[in-house]
Amino acid sequence: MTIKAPRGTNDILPPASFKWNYIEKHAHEICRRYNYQEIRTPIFEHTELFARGIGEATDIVQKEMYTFTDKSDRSITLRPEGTAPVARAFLEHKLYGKALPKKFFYFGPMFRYERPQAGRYRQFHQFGVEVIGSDAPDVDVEIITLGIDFIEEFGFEDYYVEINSIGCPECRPSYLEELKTYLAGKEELCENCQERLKTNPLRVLDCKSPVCQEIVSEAPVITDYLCPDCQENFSQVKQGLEKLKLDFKEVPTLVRGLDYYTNTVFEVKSDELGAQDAIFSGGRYNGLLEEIGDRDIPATGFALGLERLEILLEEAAREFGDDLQVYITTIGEEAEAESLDILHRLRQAGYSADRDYGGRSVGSQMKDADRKNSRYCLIIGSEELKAGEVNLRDMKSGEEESVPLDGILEQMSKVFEPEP
RNA sequence: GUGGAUGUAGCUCAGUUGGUUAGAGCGCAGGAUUGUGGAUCCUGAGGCCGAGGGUUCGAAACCCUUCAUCCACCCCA
Repeated sequence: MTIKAPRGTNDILPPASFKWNYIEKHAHEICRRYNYQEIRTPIFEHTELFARGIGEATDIVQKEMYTFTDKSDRSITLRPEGTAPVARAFLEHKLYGKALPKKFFYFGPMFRYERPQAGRYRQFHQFGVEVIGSDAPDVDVEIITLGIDFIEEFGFEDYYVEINSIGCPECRPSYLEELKTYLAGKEELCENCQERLKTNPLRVLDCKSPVCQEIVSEAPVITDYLCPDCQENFSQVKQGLEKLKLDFKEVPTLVRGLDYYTNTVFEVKSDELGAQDAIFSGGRYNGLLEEIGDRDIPATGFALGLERLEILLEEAAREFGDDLQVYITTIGEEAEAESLDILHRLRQAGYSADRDYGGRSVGSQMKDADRKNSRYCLIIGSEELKAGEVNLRDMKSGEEESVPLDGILEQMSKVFEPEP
C-alpha cells in the first residue's frame, strides 16, 4: 500500500501550479496598488490564541482545530484562520506605536478538521487582508473593493455581495433579547436551532431549514436595534459602496460564525461554487485586539479561499502556463555534445530552453518539442555542424532557416523581439 | 460528527444471473519516415480490479470491515 496524502489535503501539480502562481502574482499586485504590505506569521500558534480570539463556543474551536501537545507539553494548534495571528503579531511587536492604520495582507495554508466537500479541505489556502488601527467606514469599503478588484482581475464577474451590520457590545445585547423573546415560543424550530437559541441565538438567523427561515423572516431585524454610532457607521459603509457603484445586497440575516466580529460583516458569493458558496468574507472585528491583548484597537479584514477562486478560474478555462521558447534537437553524438553548451548559453541569455536526454530519434525529439509547446526548435545536425551552422525551425509555421553557430543568440533576440 | 454515491491501466470508463488468459478510447514508448513535430496506420509496455477478511469448486462482481474520493448536512474560505 503506497502512502497517500492525508485526507482533505491536495498536491498542487503542474499545470495547476501555474495557476496558483498567477493568482499569487495578482494578489501581490492588487495589494501594491492599495498599499497593503505582506505579513508572514507562523503556521502554528498557542491554542489559547484561537480559543480566546475566535471564541470558545464556536465550531472552529469546539471541533475543527488541529491541536496537539508538543514535547514540552505546550498546547499547539495549526492555524485555522489568519486574523488572530496577525492581530497577535501586531500586539507582540507593538505596532500600535507606528502610524496607524497598518494595512497587511497574507497568504498561506490554514487547517480545519472537517469532512471535505466541494470547495472545502482540511488544508486550504487563504489570501487575506487586515487593517488594524482604524474604525473608519471607508476602510471597510476599501477592503471590499480590494477583494472585488482582485477577483475581477481574472475576468470573473458572476458574484454578488451581501452585507450586514451586527452592531457593537453596546447595542447587540438589546437586540439579542428581542430575538430570544421572539424565538422563545417557536416549537417548530429545527433541533439545531433549539440548541442555538441557548448558545448563540444569532446563528438561528442563517439556518438553512425552510421552517426556520420562515420563522426568521418575521423576526426582529438587527439593523433596527443598532445604536446611533453603529447606525451611522453602517450607513457610511453603504454610501461608500454606492459611491463606487459597487452592487451589494443588504441581508439582515447575515451573521458570522466567529465571535470577534462587530459592525459591518460581508460575504461575496458565487452560484458556481456549490454549497460552500463564499469566495471571500469578513468584516470588522473591533473587539479582537482587546480580547487577546489589552488594547482596544479597531480592525477590519477579509479572507479569501484560494481553492474556491481556483474552481471559478477552472470554469473560465484560461491558459496560465508559459510555453517553452526553444527546444534543441540533435542528430548524432557530436551534435549532442555540442548541444550542452548551446543550451547553457541560451538559458544564461534568459530563454527557456530544453532538450531530450534519452538519445532518441529525430522524429521522437521533434514530437517531444511539439508536446512541450516549444515555439522554436534548434536542430543541430552532424552535416551542418561541420559547416558551423544549425537550423532554426519555427514550430508554428514549419519554416526553417540556417543560422551560424556563433550567431544563435543574435538570431534569437531578433525572433523574440516583442511584437509591435 | 451524520447521510448518500463511487473506488477496475497514467486519464475517462466498459466488464452479462459469480466461470477460468480483465477490455476499450485517450495518453505513453517504438516503428512506418535509419535527418524533422502536428494527420494516418502498425506494434508494444502498462492492472495485487482501493486495502483486509469472509462466502464459494471458483470473486473485479456477493457479504462484512476499513481507507479514500465526490456530494450534501453541521459549519465555513
